[in-house]
Amino acid sequence: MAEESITLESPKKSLNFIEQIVEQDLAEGKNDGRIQTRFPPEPNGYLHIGHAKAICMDFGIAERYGGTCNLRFDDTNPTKENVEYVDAIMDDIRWLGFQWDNVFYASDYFQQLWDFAVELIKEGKAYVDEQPQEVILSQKGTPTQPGIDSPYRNRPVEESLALFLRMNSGELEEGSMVLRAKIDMAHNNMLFRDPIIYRIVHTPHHRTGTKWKAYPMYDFAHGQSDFFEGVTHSLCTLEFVPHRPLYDLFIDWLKLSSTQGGESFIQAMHKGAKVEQYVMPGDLDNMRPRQREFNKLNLSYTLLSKRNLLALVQNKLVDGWDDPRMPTICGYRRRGYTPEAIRLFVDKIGYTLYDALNDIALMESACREDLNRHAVRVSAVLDPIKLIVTNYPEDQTEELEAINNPEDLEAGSHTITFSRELWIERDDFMEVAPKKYFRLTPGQDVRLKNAYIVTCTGCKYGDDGRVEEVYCEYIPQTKTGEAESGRRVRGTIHWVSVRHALQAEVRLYDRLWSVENPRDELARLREEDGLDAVEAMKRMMNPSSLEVRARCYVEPFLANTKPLDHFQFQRIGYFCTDTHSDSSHLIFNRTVSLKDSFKPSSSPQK
RNA sequence: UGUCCUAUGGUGUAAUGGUAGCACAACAGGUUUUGGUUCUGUUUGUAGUGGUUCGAAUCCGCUUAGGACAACCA
Repeated sequence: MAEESITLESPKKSLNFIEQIVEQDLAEGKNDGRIQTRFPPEPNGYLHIGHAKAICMDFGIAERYGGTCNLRFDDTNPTKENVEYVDAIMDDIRWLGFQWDNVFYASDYFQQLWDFAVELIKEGKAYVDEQPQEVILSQKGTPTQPGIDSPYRNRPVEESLALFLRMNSGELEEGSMVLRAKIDMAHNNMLFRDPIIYRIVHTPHHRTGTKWKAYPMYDFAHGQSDFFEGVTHSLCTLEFVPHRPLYDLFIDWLKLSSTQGGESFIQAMHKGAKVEQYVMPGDLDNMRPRQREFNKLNLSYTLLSKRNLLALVQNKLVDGWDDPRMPTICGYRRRGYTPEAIRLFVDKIGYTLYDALNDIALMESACREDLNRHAVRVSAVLDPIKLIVTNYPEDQTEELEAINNPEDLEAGSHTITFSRELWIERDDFMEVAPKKYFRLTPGQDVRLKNAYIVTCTGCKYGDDGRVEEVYCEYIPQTKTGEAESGRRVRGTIHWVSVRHALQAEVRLYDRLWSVENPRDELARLREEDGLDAVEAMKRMMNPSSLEVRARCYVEPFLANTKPLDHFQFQRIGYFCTDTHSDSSHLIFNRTVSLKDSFKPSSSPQK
């Protein structure tokens, strides 16, 4: 093969629209030609395949344009967050093959954010509202009707200042007061109708403990955090489009206050900063983080909302966050997907403004593409039936060579052992076969992979009426390397030696959901049938999403396999060693089946 | 009956006013010691409509369809 190994990204591939925007920004000299992005998860759950798409974007842009990308935990809601998630998120990003430049936390900026809020109150741009949640909500209006002003909207600055202090003192009930930005209760954008920017939370924070009782809301934290860090491109998904004007407004206010107010928030921030120091000058238009949005991932037969994934785990509908049927990064990892496969998939689906529903087949094909190049080929029999080579001596065995990967000869080979009694797939024999059945049927020749051609001679039925043993005679000179090894036969089947094979448990995983669009179906079941989320999910689950085959046979080569090793079980599919597998109890998970174009007879495996 | 966004084969995505291309899927055939891989070929598309232009998937108007926005979540 003279051909270079294929790279993830072909050079002539056109730029996606975000890359085009970035290049234009660069060309216009925005942000002094710097590129800095961030991946900003809330540590309230495990990362899923949708996050992988965002990760590829955030880290990819930084890498492509020589910029930096930081990991920032958006940890402004202590009631949902914990360190377990922080650690898992970092593991998953590293596993995907990305390395952040710095780890930051929004909670790093609680003091600066607080100071900024105080300044806004002093400037008359924010006020403390003491009305109950329902009242504030009712005053908000609707998208087609304007809201009305809170009676506290024009309270004296000193009063708001004093109350804001009390909000953080621990003496006030949660929900008793909030800080609101004073913008416009009749604005078309609902987010501008005096948004709540601080609320009281008594749950201790996973990093700052009980130091704070008042916490900033997302809109009051995200853009400012970007600004403090020197982010140039704040990339996120489409549902944040309406937030962008607010994002920009708060940054305008921040820039005004930081340049006019004496003490610079940025400089305060950078006192302990780990990044190269960078102070954004006061130029409102040129030097600022820019939010840009792309479409989030929707995948057929896959549910991607964190809320519902959490419910699946809590209600034990699956075996934890890393259940191989879960769309989490750790789920795909345990299922046998590789980081390369996931990145290949993300590369194929692209980034646009269209709310697409991607076909899971594309993900599976990306997985096969990668595994085909790298997985070692082995033999495993999942539905065993005995094949007896009647003219082969009982006490004889032979060692034969099996190529590890025909796509990569440098991967070498390993040894397999042949003997008189073999396990083969029950599917690979039919006493009465249809046309175009190339496997064992009386009178037909078949190649035993890496060994001899055999002629099928018959079978024996057991008491249960099923075939119990199949018989054949081998043709000695057809062994690999021998004189007639080139003899043509239509079919080749895999096998393992009864005396040498290892027993293993094999878990055949299939899609978790039986409906193409679980998100919409879930919403429909809840609305029309009045089901709660868990009941609705139970109804949508694919009853055959997991089939456990407790008694399978694999070749002895797999005796020392380690968790997460990848294999191709020849003629069946790609499998990986489960995280709970060990040499005394081998467990393999089906990652994805091989394509199967065998149609003439009945049910090909899906 | 508000604001904003979107619409290219079955699915996803290119074409940035100048030959509608690619991937997945499907189908047919060649190769193959995996009914895998690989190779070749085939089928299927600019939502509708009017305009601007020598020329429109691309720009403009209208229509239709879909999505986002009314959490003290992010």
